[in-house]
Amino acid sequence: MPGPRAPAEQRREDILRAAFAVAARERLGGVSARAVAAEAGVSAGLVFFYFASIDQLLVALLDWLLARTIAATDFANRLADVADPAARIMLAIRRDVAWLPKQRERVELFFDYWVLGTRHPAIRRAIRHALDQYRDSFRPLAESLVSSDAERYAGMSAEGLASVAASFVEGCALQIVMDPSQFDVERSMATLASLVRAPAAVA
Amino acid sequence: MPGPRAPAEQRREDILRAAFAVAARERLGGVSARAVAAEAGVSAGLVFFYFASIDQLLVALLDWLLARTIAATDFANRLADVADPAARIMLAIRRDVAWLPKQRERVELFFDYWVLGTRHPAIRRAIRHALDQYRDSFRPLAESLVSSDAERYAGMSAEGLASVAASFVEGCALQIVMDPSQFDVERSMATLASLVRAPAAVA
DNA sequence: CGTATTATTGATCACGCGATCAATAAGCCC
DNA sequence: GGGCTTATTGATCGCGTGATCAATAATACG
Repeated sequence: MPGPRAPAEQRREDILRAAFAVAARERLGGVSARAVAAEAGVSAGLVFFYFASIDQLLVALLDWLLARTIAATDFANRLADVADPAARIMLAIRRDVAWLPKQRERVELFFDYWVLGTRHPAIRRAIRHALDQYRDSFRPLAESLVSSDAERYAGMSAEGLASVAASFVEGCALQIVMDPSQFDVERSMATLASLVRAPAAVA
Repeated sequence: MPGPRAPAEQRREDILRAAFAVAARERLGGVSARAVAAEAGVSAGLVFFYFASIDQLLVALLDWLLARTIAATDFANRLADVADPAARIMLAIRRDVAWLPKQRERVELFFDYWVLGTRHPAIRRAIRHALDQYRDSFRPLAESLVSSDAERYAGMSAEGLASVAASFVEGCALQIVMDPSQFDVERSMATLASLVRAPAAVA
């Protein structure tokens, strides 16, 4: 006794949205075929009509998420308007760190996926690619900084700097998800600015 | 038809060791009562004789792990022999980051627990406490650095510096666990040293 | 030596999971 | 309108899980 049909290509999106709703509420562990189906208001069987397996659903959801978070940020031409290379990279870091608390839900999910990825090659690939992409988004900034003052930044490679910047932001993400009350964006950024003696990039 | 008995207080430790072996091999998701029992060479029922539930087994395993990793490092008097405050904190960071790749197995498990903690209050408390403890292990170093040159480090608090140091190390942990081949300890440390213009602390 | 205690077993229960599939209603084309 | 395709349903299977428990062997004790 089938129910009403949805407009073409709508159901797949419906199911993904439902999967996200469930994941946002109960984390990845709560994403089961039945839970997603209930959330979407469809039968459990339909989930397997659109996705070959739950694993593939999860991969599709990850892509769905990435397309709406990482890719949503315009990494290519980030902050092209700020002249000073040091200020530019500091501003990029500040922007990302300040963004984290607002997206805590998604950051949490991202970590869930990362754990899941240790058992699921396809997910591991997707996560690695996203992290690599994120690290590499700092490379243009890092390169212009290193080349702006070769003497000051002797012994520092653009790759290394990009990696360090990514490490810092990802470490902040960890602290924020774990215990938001203990993390102060402004304090961390002020400390970082003082550390590297860069012009303190203000909001 | 019971089997041979173990010497007093031995079984509990046996089961914890078996749980660690399973977790090291299959991650936290693979830690089931049956898997642990098989690894320990005992029956499934015995696990519930020593641990009221699997959750409590996991909490006990986390304590077991923490007692053998974080607590094993002597945070209190770390690097007291190095005179210069900047070199001292750099050396502390280097030591921790260099330690990560060797303990990848445990670091991975720690992240598993961290994710699990978002759903399990007791585990969350334990993890938070461990992370707070880790961050605070930098405080004495941070304080002596800040007070060593008030002018140079103006606007920087010891709390902020400790938090930034912890963020950096934890971010490195994330990159190492995710993709060890992409992470170069020496490169990151050299970059960090160049960034803060501290004396490059060598091994 | 016999008896009470306790550690250990393995069968068993209920549950939720992923996945399959025949039945069936909705939409489409002629 | 009739028939063909396809989206949708819900019952169902097998599996692994956490947990329970009566039965039982090992030990300690009087």
